Amino acid sequence: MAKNLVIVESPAKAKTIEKFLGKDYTVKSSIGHIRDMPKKDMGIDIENNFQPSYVVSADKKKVVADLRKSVKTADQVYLATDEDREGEAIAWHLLETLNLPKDTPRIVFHEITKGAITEAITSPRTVDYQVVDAQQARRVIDRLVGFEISPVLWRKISGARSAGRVQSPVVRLVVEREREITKHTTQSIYKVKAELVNDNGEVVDVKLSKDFDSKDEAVVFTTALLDAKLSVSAIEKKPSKRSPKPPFITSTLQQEASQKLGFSVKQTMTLAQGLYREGSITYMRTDSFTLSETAIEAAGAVIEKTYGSDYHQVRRYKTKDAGAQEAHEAIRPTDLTRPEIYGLEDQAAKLYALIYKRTLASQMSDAKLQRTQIKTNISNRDETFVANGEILVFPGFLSVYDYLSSDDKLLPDLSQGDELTLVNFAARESFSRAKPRYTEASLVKKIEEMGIGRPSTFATMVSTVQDRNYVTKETREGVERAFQLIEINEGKVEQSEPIENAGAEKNKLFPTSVAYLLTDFLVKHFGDIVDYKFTANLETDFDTIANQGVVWQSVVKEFYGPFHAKIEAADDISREETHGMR
DNA sequence: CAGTGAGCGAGCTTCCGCTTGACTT
Repeated sequence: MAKNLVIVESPAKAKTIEKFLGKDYTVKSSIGHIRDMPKKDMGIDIENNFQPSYVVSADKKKVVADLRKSVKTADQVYLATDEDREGEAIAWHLLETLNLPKDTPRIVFHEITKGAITEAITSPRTVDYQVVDAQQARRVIDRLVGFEISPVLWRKISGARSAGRVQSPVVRLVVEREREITKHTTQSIYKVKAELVNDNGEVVDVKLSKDFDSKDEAVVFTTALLDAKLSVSAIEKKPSKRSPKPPFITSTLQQEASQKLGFSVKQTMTLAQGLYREGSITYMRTDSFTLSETAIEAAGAVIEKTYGSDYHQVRRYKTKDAGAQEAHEAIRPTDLTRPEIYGLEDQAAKLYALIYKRTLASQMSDAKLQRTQIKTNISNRDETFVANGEILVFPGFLSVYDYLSSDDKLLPDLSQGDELTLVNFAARESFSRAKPRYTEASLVKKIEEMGIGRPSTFATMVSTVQDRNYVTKETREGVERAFQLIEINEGKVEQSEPIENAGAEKNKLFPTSVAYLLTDFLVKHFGDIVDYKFTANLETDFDTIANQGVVWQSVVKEFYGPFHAKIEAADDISREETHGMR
């Protein structure tokens, strides 16, 4: 019978670890957090030094009951929740709820490999109360912000139901982007492209070194070109290289799956969850670029065997993000000898293949390129025609990832002084574009850069702001727009005004009218909460709790004083005022 | 006389982060 009980967060993880540990160990999971403050009330005794009250969540009653049973029959319990702020807190909640002794061993590992787990068992520590306290400060502040501002909104802004440390800056981003787009005035310039040909009939695509501001200038140039002699004035060749990107983390997986496969953020996470559960990939909610050494070796072996050692380069990626907590590995296949999964739902198979390729590519050598630039002199003008070519000399990682053969722009072998003839010419009006609207994936990227939100919440966050009716995802058809076109046909300058479709949007995020009102209200009365640096500043405070033993209540108190004063002040604002704002 | 509608009052909403399925749109 098993004497040792190990408790982790994820059931899928529990299964894998149980295999590694053998018969003497039972591995159970908490399925995330087991306790929280009550759903309905504030659950914080503000007068009494912000004492939070915790209750076992309704959907975890069974889990806790089951764990209690297992604890009874075990000789030794190990708390093996993730090594990050939330994981430490879960370990503490387990300790309290299951009445475990304070010195219950706490073990941690950052990868699910046999080596990492057996190593962890031999070097236990105890629960780190400073880290737990940092989590409590985080939790209490989030509750205070959400539960004090939201009721103010119910009274002041019809349609506004909620505000929070994360969701409100997210809404603000979408609103501000839309305002920029509204303010944008399109300006037009004239871009010149041409096809030149040498004596052998080889064609070179060129563009002009300068754009024109007006149609008149473009016409003057085009007319001059009719009598011009074109000759190669300079050829410049230089080697360049491209390096692979690091393996996937949650946000980059969401990005690439959105761009390359057209998946929504939620869709990606659901598919990844399936792959994780069946053991095909590592954990999908992570902010770490790290690959385990066993994975690095396995990838290397596959690369050497399939492509040869020239294609292999061991790389270890480090995060630049100060807020990353790195409790897990990067997202990778668990078996690197398996490039594809057959008999699987189509979309999951595509996502797996993407993850496989990205992982393998991250351990491959640079692609080597030869860039060539050819400048062509125009006898009666100062501008020059420029042709850029790029030849793939050695594919390296591009053999498996990101390779588009159309990228290879081959230029004919020309020499300085070669005469060229114009065969095709177009100067077309092109319009300046406003910044693009966010997609779900680009919004996630943006908030991650700002250090707001965590990998486990990226997907729910983009759906929360839509559920609250602050943001809508829309596909809009463009409108017809005329543009000026100048061409050369049979030795004559010809002008026309064709129509193009402009401003079409697919699955882009738009703010609702409530979002404008809400954002303006929050910026005016709770500027620090919707400040994009709010979370980052809090993180520094949480670090002082975790690392320097600062009392968590002092951090909460310092925040709450000025914050609550603003709540009181906001209550005096008349509803008319909030409706006059726009 | 029956059906309509204005007006009033009561009850409800809410945060972020960690995990999965179950269960509706």
